[in-house]
Amino acid sequence: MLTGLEEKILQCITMYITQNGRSPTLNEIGQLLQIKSKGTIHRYVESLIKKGHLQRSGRNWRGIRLTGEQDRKWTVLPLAGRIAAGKPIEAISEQYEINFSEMLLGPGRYVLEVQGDSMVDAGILDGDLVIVRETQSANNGDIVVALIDNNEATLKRLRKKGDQIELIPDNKSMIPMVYLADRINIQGVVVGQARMY
Amino acid sequence: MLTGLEEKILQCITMYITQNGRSPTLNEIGQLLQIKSKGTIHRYVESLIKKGHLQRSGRNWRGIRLTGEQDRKWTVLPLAGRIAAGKPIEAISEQYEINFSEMLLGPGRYVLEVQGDSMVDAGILDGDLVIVRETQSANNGDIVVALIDNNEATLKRLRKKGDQIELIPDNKSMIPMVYLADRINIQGVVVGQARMY
DNA sequence: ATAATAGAGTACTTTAAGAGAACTTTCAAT
DNA sequence: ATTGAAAGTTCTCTTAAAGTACTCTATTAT
Repeated sequence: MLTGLEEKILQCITMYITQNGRSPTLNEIGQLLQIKSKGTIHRYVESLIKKGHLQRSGRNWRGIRLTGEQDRKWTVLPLAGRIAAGKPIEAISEQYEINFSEMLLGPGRYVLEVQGDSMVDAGILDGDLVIVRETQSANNGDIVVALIDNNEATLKRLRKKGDQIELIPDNKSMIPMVYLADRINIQGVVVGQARMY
Repeated sequence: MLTGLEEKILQCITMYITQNGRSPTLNEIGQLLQIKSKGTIHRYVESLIKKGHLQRSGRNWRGIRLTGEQDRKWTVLPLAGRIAAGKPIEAISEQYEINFSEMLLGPGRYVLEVQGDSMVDAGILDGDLVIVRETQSANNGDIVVALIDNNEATLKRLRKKGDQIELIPDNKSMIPMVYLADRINIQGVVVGQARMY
């Protein structure tokens, strides 16, 4: 059975870890809970560990761990349904989840911030983030990060034509460019796109 | 369990290798991270090797290798730089990172799959996912999930005009709709958008 | 009254992070 | 093959911050 403060501290730690991916320091917990003495915090964290609601990895800083499997779910959000104009939200019958980790993780993933409008018709706007998977090989129709003459980098849609490579902007007001294959170096393909408001 | 610096160094190395195809020297890592002492860098690289997050091929220069294992959850990805057509990737001098958990989590977040083209000019295409934060209050210009007459749901940009509410599609071929405020129920605001390829 | 809860505060120990010196090894240009 | 510069290695020293272990006090419920 937890006391009021223990409950608050446990919640605070859970929230902090969920949001920041690492545990808070005692002082940070204190700040969030308006408690000035880290000695007090320490006492209750110890108590929570004794009661089995928390764990500690060694004596490291930020070494508090949550017990159970409640962690590891941060990249998963519930898919509530589909929304279309003029209709109620079409609820998804089964419980369905979107796992962003598929897109986000894996070796060789990195993010580029897009400048310019060359891909607007593909819904990639100026300032958007694209998640790129590093690879040399790409298929027709992929959006790729291409290096031209080992000099210019650009984000375009790829089309191979024999020994030629066409880099196609998804923007009606721009024209595709055609290069000999050996001038083009594929650096990666776009596996995701994200925008934050 | 990685310390803050270990985390930073691991990401820095990952980013460098992804971009340059070879591992950085200790001094280069130091430059990127604003750390003057290569002895310090060395200590943490060794620690990362011991913890299994890095490998070293012999005693060569630039001999750091990434281990394939990736049980690490990356809600944080390195921001490698900005990409614009016709220029090299503009490297980011400081160590920037994109934290997707800001967008993804927090109380009352859920995902909707968008059907239809009513927001294409805002870069939200048919089939895209939008991350919605549940709230009753929204500001002018927000993209909101609105319930009309407790019946139809729709995704539109919001404009309040006295006791009227205007729901504006971001699509030139569609026209805004105006309602009395009491017919409209704001269910949430869009805080993020994502697409997977 | 007394035990449990909640908090302040002080003193001490440990860890993370960084600077830097001195040394060895690797690599590439002669 | 020699050699000098760059890279890596091994130390020590320092500081700031985090964690630990107490004591003392106040409030509240039994």
